[in-house]
Amino acid sequence: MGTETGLQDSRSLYAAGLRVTSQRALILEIIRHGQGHLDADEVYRRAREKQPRLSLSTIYRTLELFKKLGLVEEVHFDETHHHYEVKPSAEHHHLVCLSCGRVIEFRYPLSRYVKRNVPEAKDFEIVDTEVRMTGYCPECRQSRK
Amino acid sequence: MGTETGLQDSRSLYAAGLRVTSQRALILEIIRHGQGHLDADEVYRRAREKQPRLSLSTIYRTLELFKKLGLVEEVHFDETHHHYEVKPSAEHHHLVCLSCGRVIEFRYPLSRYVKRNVPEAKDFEIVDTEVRMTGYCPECRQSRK
DNA sequence: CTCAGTGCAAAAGCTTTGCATAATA
DNA sequence: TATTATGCAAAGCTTTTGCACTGAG
Repeated sequence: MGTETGLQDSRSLYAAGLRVTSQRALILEIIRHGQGHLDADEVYRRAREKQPRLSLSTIYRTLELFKKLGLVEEVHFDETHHHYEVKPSAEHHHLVCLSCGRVIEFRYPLSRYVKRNVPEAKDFEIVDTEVRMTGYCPECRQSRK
Repeated sequence: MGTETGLQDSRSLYAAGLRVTSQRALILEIIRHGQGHLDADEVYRRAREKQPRLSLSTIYRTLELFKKLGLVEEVHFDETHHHYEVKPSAEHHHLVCLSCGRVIEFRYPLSRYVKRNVPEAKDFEIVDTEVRMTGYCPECRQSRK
């Protein structure tokens, strides 16, 4: 769980010819360990604990880069921020609780299902699927009664 | 397709005790006729054609109000803007073409399907579902070959 | 040594808010 | 007439950009 994980990550990633910098390694490490869904500012705050001089613009530029490389995925939870997570191999989606804000992930090949069952999607080449269901998680349903 | 539609809309809607103003009627009319998916600025531009003095803040405040009333729904197509559409009775979702930007709607009770088939969703009370699949529409797939 | 990447500060969106004025009920 | 809603302008946030400096390769 140390810093070396970041280094290892970067080693595998930057074969592309891009430079390995401590900032990039750190940012990727943070997203990896970040238990899911961090927005840019949260990544920034965590990153500064280790590298106080690191700037927000670097966060944004790096996130953008990671997206292009397909390493990280942008998710739209609420209306205002973007959230980022490491790109998962299996398709998965999110249930967001309106009461406690908790985010529950579930794996499911919904795009395949849609492509099979929805006429409009038959001839559509699906590249990416984002499903976000909002409502109330079991715990909060309980306390709402 | 005239302005009277807006008036009619508002009549049914504002039983709640809110005031009927020409701005609200117009904005709702625009979203209704707006063939789907307008962002705040687009609503603004169209609204000004009829009421040049209407302001952007009114747009935002009204959109917010309509959301609260459940009249209009906010959809997240791209990373930066919010889009709005009149709340549809039947659940429906979107396919967004990365090439031409076209938005294809399809009706499908995906939330029901998910609730039935995804264990994590079993005890989750789903209030709202937003599915956004990006990729390439049939036309653009053709021209990409 | 070179060029990609970074930090800093400033700019650029989009959205929200405060306050005086206008309009609805 | 009593409020609610609007317009305008200013502020607030998140995100992007320019430029000189730093550091990886």
